[in-house]
Amino acid sequence: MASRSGIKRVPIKDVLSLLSQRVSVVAVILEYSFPKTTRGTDYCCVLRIVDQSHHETGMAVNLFALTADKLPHVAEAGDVIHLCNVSVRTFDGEYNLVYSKAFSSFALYQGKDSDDLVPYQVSSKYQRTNADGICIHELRKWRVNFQPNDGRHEFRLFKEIKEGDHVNLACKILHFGEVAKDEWFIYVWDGTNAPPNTIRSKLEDEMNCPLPLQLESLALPRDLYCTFPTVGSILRITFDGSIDKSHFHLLDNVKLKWIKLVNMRLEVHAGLWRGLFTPFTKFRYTPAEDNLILTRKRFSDERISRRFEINYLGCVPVPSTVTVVTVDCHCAPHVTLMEALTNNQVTAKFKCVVRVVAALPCQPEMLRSPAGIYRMQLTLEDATARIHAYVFAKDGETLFGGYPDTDSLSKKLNKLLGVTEGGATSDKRHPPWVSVCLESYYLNKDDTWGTRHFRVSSTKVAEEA
DNA sequence: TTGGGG
Repeated sequence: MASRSGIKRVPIKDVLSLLSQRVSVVAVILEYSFPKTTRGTDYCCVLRIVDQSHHETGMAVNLFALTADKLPHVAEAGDVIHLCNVSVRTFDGEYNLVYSKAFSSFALYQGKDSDDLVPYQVSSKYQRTNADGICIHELRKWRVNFQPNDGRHEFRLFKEIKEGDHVNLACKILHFGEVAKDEWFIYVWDGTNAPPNTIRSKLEDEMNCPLPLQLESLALPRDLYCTFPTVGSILRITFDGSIDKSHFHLLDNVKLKWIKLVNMRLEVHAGLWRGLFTPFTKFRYTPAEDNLILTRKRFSDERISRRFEINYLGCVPVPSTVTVVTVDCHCAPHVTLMEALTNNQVTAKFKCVVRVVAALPCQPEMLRSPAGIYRMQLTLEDATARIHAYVFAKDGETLFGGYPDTDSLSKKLNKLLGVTEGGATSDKRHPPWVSVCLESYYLNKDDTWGTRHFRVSSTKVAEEA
């Protein structure tokens, strides 16, 4: 069907026989990326589109514009795009479409089936015929029953991730925002526990360069934290420098939704998992009734609702025999660190299974003050959070079995921290999962929540067998 | 021109 411009609107499959020609298409956006800078003069964003004629892998579309603002602001994957006067090219044996800022135009429409034909974004020069409108209606009707073919994609659970991976994730967007100046994070969750990491830092550096409690330079406010799930890992995703920030507000459209992200990079930073949104990362169309999403939702709902029934599906790992908690902690509830952090009582007592990832001080002869009183700071983590917890006086006596000699104290500390050789100078350790009794307290009764801290009590490092 | 897979 020729439009007023004389450019023919074609089904995507016909593009495969129109190399070097210009065409128009009406298509569903299967995947889209955020705008990124290019090695040329423009910004670029990449879409993958499908229609009734070509919906297995879809077709890539590269759009270029002088400013990121002129590129499509896709509200959600699955929306409809009308691309006019785009060029047909091939690369590596695959056909794709190229949008030129000089002569192409586009309009974006909601993907959901409705009579509304008001585009939510139009480029300059965009025109639509009645026949184009009918085509949009037909495409929306087709989309109602369209399930993208994910055959080529494996969507990894957080419990299956590995460092350095490029992965596809199917997860819930918990929150998005600029947590500090130029520090943008997406918080995602799928209900499973990400694997624990090797800690690659020197204990003796803990004073000057401590292991951080979170990737953000500022901790999130407590009221936001308290809205997060308390079982399963919350993965922080940050952005590669070449991603343009001007479209970030579009993430509000997927807040609290389960979505599919493809080609996310996974890194470990200070022993903490970090997702990196790279120029290759894309949002993928995720229908509400998507089978994978329904399965994941069911699993995570069940994990939360049956949390206190039993240690359901490994919410808490099996602890080693490195520590034992003493009888006065036996009645304390078994919780994750997120549950301890978000508990509505300022002062409370918990039993947790954690890893001791750092200690300050770490030299055995320094664990007590000149007056002989234990005082040290431990950094504890589980799959849900990392916190500081203090060991004071009598709690230190319990933990280390009184006042053992330096050699024996050093052995106990190394066991707790998973140091196998080199002591404080080793730059690699594998802390074991250990049971601890955790008590929360406050320093100032006028600001109980603001001065809330944790201490390790009623916990003992087991004697050598 | 740029990018396309990752």
